[in-house]
Amino acid sequence: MEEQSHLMQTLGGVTLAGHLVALPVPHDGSDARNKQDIGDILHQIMTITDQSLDEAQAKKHGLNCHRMKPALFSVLCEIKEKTGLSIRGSQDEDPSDPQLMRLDNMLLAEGVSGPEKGGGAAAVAAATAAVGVGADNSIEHSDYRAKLSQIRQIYHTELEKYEQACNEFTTHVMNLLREQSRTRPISPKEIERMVNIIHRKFSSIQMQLKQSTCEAVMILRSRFLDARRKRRNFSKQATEILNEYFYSHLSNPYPSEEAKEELAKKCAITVSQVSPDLGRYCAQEPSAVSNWFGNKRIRYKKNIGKFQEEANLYAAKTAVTATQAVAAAVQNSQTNSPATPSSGSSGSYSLPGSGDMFMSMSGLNGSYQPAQVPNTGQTQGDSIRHAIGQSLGYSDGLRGNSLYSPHGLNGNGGWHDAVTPSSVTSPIEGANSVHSDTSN
DNA sequence: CTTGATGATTGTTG
DNA sequence: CAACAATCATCAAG
Repeated sequence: MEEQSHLMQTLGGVTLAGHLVALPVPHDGSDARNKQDIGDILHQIMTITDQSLDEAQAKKHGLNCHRMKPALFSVLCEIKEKTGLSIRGSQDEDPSDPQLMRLDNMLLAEGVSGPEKGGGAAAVAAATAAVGVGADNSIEHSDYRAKLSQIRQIYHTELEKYEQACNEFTTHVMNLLREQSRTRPISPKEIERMVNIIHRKFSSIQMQLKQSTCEAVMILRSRFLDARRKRRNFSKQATEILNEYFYSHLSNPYPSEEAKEELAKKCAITVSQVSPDLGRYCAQEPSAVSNWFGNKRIRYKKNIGKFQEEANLYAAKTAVTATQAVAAAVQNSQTNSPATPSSGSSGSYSLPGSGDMFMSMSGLNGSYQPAQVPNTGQTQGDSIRHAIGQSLGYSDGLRGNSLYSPHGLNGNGGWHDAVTPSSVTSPIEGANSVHSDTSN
């Protein structure tokens, strides 16, 4: 092991007898006898390396048994402490570096280093279970889970191995130092420091292990469930929730960050439906909710007709579920609303979204309809509405309904900035009755 | 396999 | 930087 030699070098450097010059006398043994004694001992120590092995051995033994030995030892230790080692005290504190923290976080999030049992399944399950859908990805992810738990296992065995090696090495070094402390000035404090150094070394190895584990996980992830290309459809509930929001905010379908988060939570899409935890260190995950709304807006705009049915559906849904009381009130106030042809099975609603819907249509000036309505040449509002209405199976009678404050889609294909996003809190924003009879 | 739907990505724009 | 627009790649139904 490379560490070992390094450590030994350190040890050697620290403890070489070079430091042992000019010794103050321990206690007040002021008599010449003592001074002479100590001087003698020191001399012996200093010259011990010049002697032959046998000779030195014998001398060493003699010194060890010397009555002044304990005192000398502690003094030497003290001196060493003050000279060579004092430098090092400052740069000692481990920086508890953020890199390691990051790795730890990731491993924890990934379920690699986290609570035992279940392997990666724990993490993935946690990620997907909350979804409430879970079912669809279970198969998809089983392979991933297997691999992940494999990684996890390797990680743990390696970790254990390193720990064991670290302990072994530590005790070994400690024994060695203790042994040597009989002949060299090595204080317990020094030994402790040595142990710390060893631990630092090993923890850096551990970090490497963590790093490579992280890399492995990342690779695995990118291979198996990177949703970048292998897209998964959202669950039914998810799209439902998103659609509900979209159509009930049709005049301004731009959810705020909070709203997006809320939606994401509700839909359990989270960030890019991969895994909620991943978002944190996988910096470049745009919100899937944002994607969805982006797609939705553009596609809705491109072909409103196609979404009409859907719009009615969701508008109705929100109306029914959320605002029955208000709806009733509104309905009362509009009992004489222009009767539309067949009252569909669901009857007539006061539709929060539908208001927008028709406003949108009323705001059209031709940029939307080419896709769906074979334009007869007329491009002005009424005729377009007519055309759209026809294409949707709406009678002309609806035109009357569509004459509301024109916000929503503007003529250029963008949504007006909803100055009063009244729809954000209360979906009810217009009193109009719409029939969801889309029989066509 | 074809086709429409759909989530994600990329490049552009204000 | 967010929104848009175009496009890609995959899904899922037929």
